[in-house]
Amino acid sequence: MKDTLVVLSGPTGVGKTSLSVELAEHFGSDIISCDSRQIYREMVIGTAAPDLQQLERVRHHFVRFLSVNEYYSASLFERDVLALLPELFEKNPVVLMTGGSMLYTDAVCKGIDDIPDTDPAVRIKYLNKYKSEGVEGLRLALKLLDPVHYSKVDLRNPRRLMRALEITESTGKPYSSFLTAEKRERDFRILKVGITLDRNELYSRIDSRIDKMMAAGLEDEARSLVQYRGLNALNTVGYSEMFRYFDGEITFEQAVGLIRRNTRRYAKKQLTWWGKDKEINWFNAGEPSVIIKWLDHQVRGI
RNA sequence: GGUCGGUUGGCCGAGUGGUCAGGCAUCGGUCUGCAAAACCGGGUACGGCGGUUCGAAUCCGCCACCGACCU
Repeated sequence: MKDTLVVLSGPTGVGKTSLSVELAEHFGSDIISCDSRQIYREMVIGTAAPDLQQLERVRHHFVRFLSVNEYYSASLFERDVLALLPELFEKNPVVLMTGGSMLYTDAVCKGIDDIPDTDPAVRIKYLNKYKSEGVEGLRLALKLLDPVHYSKVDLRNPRRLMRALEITESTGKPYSSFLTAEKRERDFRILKVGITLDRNELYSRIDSRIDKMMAAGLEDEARSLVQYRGLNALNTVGYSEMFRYFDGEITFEQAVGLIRRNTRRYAKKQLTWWGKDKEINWFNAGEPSVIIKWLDHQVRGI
């Protein structure tokens, strides 16, 4: 039987975590968590990270293993997962990867182009340029430095412009020259499974999950992290709204309302992203037995 | 019974004769190293019926509903 990576995707709140524990136990697999925020050990409640019981039942990788002030990225995730997989496949021919970070999932499944590390000072330089000259300043700079990418990129998105500029300047070569969009071949089979729910049902699950987070003490967790609010890790649904509440900018109720809304938007964004992926086999989240049966058939031929 | 005010898209809210204000929600989309990020797009609605007008959400009349006040 060929080594198989089962990739479980689905919008936030759909029930991935508990389903993945069930699936992992069924296949005797570990779980590779594919979640750009659950990697931080200080962010537990707001990221709905697996609880201790779940962590005990199945070994999870890439959960709570970094501190919020540590840098991480989709590319590092690709590297780390590929390094770990041989070891996991040795124990078991089926490995489950699950999580909601789209770019991370794709990095593992398809690869991401090799782009040299950038000089942090350059990143700051362009951030300052953006602050002082706005998107227009970034546009002009990119037009000079990398006209090819200039013609393709979304010229209204500062994040993308800054990224291209920092690469171009750090490496001395245009950002566009690094982009091959080549799909990397993997030496294991990838089986993609998506789970979703009717939109209204999903939204009401999201609402009740947020109620649980609040009851579990999200406010206190956020308060304990307020010193890190400038870090990207904290630019996360659930935390940034709480920070605005702490500032007195909005009321507690407004903050909770915004968390609900932003979580819905995130779920929508995930569905849009995965909706384009024709390799995903979709299932209703409410029918785990159907999924297990299908996977058994695919993986073990039974 | 009377007087006055109001009735705008899912919600809030501006407009007051002639290129569908705007915000929120919602829906849809983009995406190659901070991605739970960043960005983009979509709504001819004006209580009802008549009238005036080339043209009415905007003016007039009647009706309905809501509110305040008066008898």
